[in-house]
Order: sequence, then C-alpha cells, then structure tokens
Amino acid sequence: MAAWRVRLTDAEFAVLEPLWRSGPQTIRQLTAALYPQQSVSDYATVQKLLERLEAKRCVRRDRSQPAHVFRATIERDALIDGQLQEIADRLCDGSLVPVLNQLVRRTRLSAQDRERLRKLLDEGGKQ
Amino acid sequence: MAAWRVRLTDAEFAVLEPLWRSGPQTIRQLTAALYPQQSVSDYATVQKLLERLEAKRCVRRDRSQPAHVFRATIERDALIDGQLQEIADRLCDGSLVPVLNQLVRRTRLSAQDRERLRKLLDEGGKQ
DNA sequence: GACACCTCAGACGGATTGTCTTAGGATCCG
DNA sequence: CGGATCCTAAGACAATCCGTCTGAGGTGTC
Repeated sequence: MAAWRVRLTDAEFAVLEPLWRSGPQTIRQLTAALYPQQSVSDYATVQKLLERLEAKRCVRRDRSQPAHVFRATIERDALIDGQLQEIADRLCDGSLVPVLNQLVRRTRLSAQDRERLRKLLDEGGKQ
Repeated sequence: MAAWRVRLTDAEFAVLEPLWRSGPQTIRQLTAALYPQQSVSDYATVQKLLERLEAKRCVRRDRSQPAHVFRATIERDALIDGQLQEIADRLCDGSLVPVLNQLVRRTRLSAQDRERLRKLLDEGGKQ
C-alpha cells in the first residue's frame, strides 16, 4: 500500500466516494447516487470522470458485462496517504512529522480517540 | 489561528517558502531566492504570483518603500491546518480523526517523535 | 538627460475541468 | 422485422487556471 501520488479534482473525488461506500457499480448506478434527478448529460459527465479516473489508474473497468462495472483500485487510506505526503512535500520539506504534530495539536479528540492513538503509538514502537 | 481555507498552486507555495524562512522581502530578493540566475521575466513572474497571493490574502504588501516589501500573512501551520481540513472534507466526511489515525499508522517515527506526541496527547486532554 | 529600478496592466498559450452533443452498437420486446 | 431503450466511444465546448512574458509609465540618482 504505497502512498499513491495522484492529483484528483473535486468531481473525481466525488465519484470515488460511492465506489468506496457501496462497491463496484455501473455508470448508471453512480449517476443515480451523485445526481439524484439524473439528466442525459449527467450520465455523460460521470462517464467522462470515470474515463479520467481510469487513466489515472484509480478505477478499473470490468468489460465482461454489457454495462461496464467500475471498481476503485485505490483504497481511501492510500489516497489519504498520498494527500498527506503532498502536504509534507509542499510545506514541510517532505517530512510528515511536522504535519503530524500540527494535526495532533489542532484536532479535537475525544478520550476514546486519544486512547486509540496512544495504542497506535505503542504498536508503532514495537515494529 | 483559524484553519485557512485557500487553494494555492505549486508556484505560489514556492513563493511563500522564502517569506516564511527569511521574513519580509522585496520582489527582487524573492526572485533571487527562487530563480538563481534571474531573468527579466522571472521577476515579472514572481510579481504576478505575489499579486495573486495578495488577492488570496496570504501576503501583504508594504507600499511605504519605493520597492514594496511583502510579508506572509498566513503562518505555515495555519496553512497546514487548512490543507488537512481539505483532505478531511474530501475523504473523511469532514472529520480529522481518520486522517490522524492514518497518519500515525503510516509515519515512521523516532522514539523522540513518539514521546513528543504522547505529551501532546496529554496536554490536549487537559485543555 | 540618461540610466536603472520599480509598479501596473494585461496578453499569451497551454492545460485543466466539468458539461454536453452526437454517432453508433447491442439488446429487448411487440 | 422494426422500434425503443440502453450502452459505449469520441470529441466539442466554454470557462477557468497557471506560469510566463511584454510593454508602458513612474521615480530616483548620478
């Protein structure tokens, strides 16, 4: 699970979302999820976005059905990784540590969240 | 220090960098820092980028000197915040907690780093 | 006056983005 | 068969963005 470096637009992120949430789908299904009252061109828009996501290797197409079925080939977490690394590169000379510090400092955490993080820190130490 | 929501380009980030590192500067100084062998149009490029950064309120211009002096009006940390929030919005329904988890899980941390984070977690709990 | 440096306004070409149109193939059903 | 419906594929489209570049004009200094 390498940190995936790719630049996506807002609309492309939006298309990925239902694929992560509900698994592989056809264009028709995705259009229904994204544009509640779908029009002809909404369908075409989703189609184009999927085409671009495929070119960026974030999505794969199963052509065995008459209506192609699309699935995400990148996990949400991997994409988060990539985005984080991009912040680090642009703002912290490539290091994630300052990003992490800033994030811990700023985020409102419940006691549970904090507990979980402490555990993660412990595990990380043992590896 | 609110999380600053603004979209910057790579070149704009690059201009901000020397402002953070070395403080307020003129266009000439910034150009020298960014384009080691500066040409006429490199100067103009930096000028245009500063103009756009000013429009985005990331930079302020002191006009009292013949050569205007620019300073960053946004801190590096605030910008990191904004970028992190943007990831959260696009990928985690607005919550920073999953981002944080992922970051802790993925980042290689030294024992020192881990210790510092533990402290940050403790402090956060007391507030 | 000549020169150097500055600001300001805007043009520019290329890329990106989201939307939309059209053409054509496959399938289903009367 | 013939028509309706769904699909893919290809590309046009306007708007915006992005980095670069040009030119006109102001100001200061020797």
